[in-house]
Amino acid sequence: MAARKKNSTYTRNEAHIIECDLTYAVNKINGRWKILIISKLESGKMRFGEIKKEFPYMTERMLTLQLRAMEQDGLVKRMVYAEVPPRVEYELTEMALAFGPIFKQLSEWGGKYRLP
Amino acid sequence: MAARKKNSTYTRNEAHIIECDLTYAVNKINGRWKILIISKLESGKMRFGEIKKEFPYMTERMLTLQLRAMEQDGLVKRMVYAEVPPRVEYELTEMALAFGPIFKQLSEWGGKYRLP
DNA sequence: TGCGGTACGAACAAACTTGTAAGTAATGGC
DNA sequence: GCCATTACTTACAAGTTTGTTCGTACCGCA
Repeated sequence: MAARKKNSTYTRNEAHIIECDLTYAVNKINGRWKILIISKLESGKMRFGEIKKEFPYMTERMLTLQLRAMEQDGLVKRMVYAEVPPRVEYELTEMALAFGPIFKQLSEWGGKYRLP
Repeated sequence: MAARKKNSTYTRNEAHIIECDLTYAVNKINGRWKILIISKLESGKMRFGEIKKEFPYMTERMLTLQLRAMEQDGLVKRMVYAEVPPRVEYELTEMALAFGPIFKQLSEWGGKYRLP
């Protein structure tokens, strides 16, 4: 998400991991924020600023980076309107929407097994 | 998984994230290897060395760290037998087994949406 | 006495992710 | 002309995760 990988074992291991369907999927939504962003966008398209307001503790930079990575990965569609001040809207793709039921189950897991 | 958290925003944000059931769950299985370890252990208890053989590209150190963290998190039971040479077996807890169906769905997601 | 087997532990280093702080562009309103 | 607004960008600096290498303990066996 920063300057992109280099060489050596770290990257080689990542390659192994991406060969597995399971870890491939998880790899798409790794990082601290992507999952949260997806769950916010599940209810429909949102502007950059709207998403930002949902996460007061996330920096703008992080949001930008995550959204860019998600766009690259085909998880969100980015729509730029030629207005001033600028307006940009983000919307989940089908691929990202397909995570919906999975996230629901993960949420249930969390509710059930979280410690007091 | 290394020296444990410090202070400041990074940690503070993690706290926010753990408040959410969804990200709490994901946080339990983050990192590069935990998910793979869980899926291997789904078929029953294994010795340290057996698990190791399943992942020729993972270092012993990583395996140790992950298993330790998972034990702390209540995902695996660790059983040490007082023998020489030592024998240690790992087994999933109910909590970890509950990830089974979720992993299956994630796997299906990966199979369906992975790029050529 | 030296060696092999198992499951680690410790010190150090490289790579990646996340956060901080500031600045940019264009335009309409004052 | 000057300012506010929005969605970023850039340079830099923390902080965390992963990987490398070596070393330990214990017992039986040659």
